[in-house]
Amino acid sequence: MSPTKQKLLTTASKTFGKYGFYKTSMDEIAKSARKAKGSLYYHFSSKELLFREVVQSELMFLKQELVSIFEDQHVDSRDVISAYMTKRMMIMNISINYQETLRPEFYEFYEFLNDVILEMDQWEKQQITKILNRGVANNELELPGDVSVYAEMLLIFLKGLETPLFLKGQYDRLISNFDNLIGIVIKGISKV
Amino acid sequence: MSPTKQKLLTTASKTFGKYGFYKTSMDEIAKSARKAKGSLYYHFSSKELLFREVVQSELMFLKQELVSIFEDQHVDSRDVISAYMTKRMMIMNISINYQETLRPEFYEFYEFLNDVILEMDQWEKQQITKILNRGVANNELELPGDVSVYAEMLLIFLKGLETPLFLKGQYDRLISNFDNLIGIVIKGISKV
DNA sequence: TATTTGACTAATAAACGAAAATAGTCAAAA
DNA sequence: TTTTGACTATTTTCGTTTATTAGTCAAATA
Repeated sequence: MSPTKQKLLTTASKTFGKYGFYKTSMDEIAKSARKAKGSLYYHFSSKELLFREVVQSELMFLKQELVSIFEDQHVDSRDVISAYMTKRMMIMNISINYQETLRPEFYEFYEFLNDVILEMDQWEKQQITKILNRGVANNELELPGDVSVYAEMLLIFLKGLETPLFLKGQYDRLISNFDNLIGIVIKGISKV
Repeated sequence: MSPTKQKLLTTASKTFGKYGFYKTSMDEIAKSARKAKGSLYYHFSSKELLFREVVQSELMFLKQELVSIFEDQHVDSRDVISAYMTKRMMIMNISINYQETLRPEFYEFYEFLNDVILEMDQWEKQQITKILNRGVANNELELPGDVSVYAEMLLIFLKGLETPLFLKGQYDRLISNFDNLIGIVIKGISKV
């Protein structure tokens, strides 16, 4: 990625993060990055696409961090799940542009970001399913029925926490008990 | 409650349930109930208050059903939690006016229904906390740290399921695995 | 050739008033 | 005390204008 494009992307990320999607204009981003608006449009074909790339870059960072957790084939599946839950919360807490997509005002043009988030969801679900299956195969875990449904439910739970934690300011209060909660989940899925 | 008031309330419930809050007019409700609009306003001081009572009646029904689960002091705490989760899902699935409040369009005037839903949340959290504490005291459950936080997390999880299940039509697909999921939760919180 | 520029145009949002729809009132009647 | 429906008050909708912002492009630059 060219230095100009990089500059524009990080400036966009900062500005969107500060004022939100609607209250940030393309002029403002270009001006902040000390570039002409034409350059902005040369690299990013629309405001929506630009925001999409901003959110996507946050999700790609999360993905990258998670890959290093999921990829190690020799770690106990329970430790992987545990590390996954912790890391996901930490990264999401600093992904302010992703957090913006959680706001109700956003649901209208959700359609547009839909596939980016859906793709991440599917990837996560797939990774969790894989690790759960490995855990079952290794006799570490015990999961009656369809394993992928548990993966889905875990994701629903983690995503359900996003609004209270990141939008309703409960992060500091609840995160302190998160380790205990993870302990319960692990115990719940462990083979007796 | 007078027959007229009762009639108006059930008609309102049906009409709101069919067309939603915004697309239902007070004239329509009065007409459907074969009453004058004045009567409607004699019993319910505003449209918002009326809808509030409709939602409240659904929540009161849920509460009533849950009371009979929570109140029995001699049942194993794990069975209570299990029955609670199942019953809550079942009742919520038929509480169509409550489901309307889950829609993003609703967040604006959420403030108005806020206290009704908040009160129910607090009641549920309180009941769960109570039963969890009893379970710990009876050596049925093992919960490190603040017990009330687990109650809160369980509620967040159940409420997190509401949107995918009731608004995104995943109810039929996911509900079939709900028993297994409950099993995991119970195992996770059980004393070893 | 690939990239950058800023004046330019097109599209969208905000502001406003008029008309229509709907919320809410009240004196009279039951 | 409760019910009624004609009535008023408010809110929403629609069309129009204005302002803002998204998006384009020919020329310049590297």
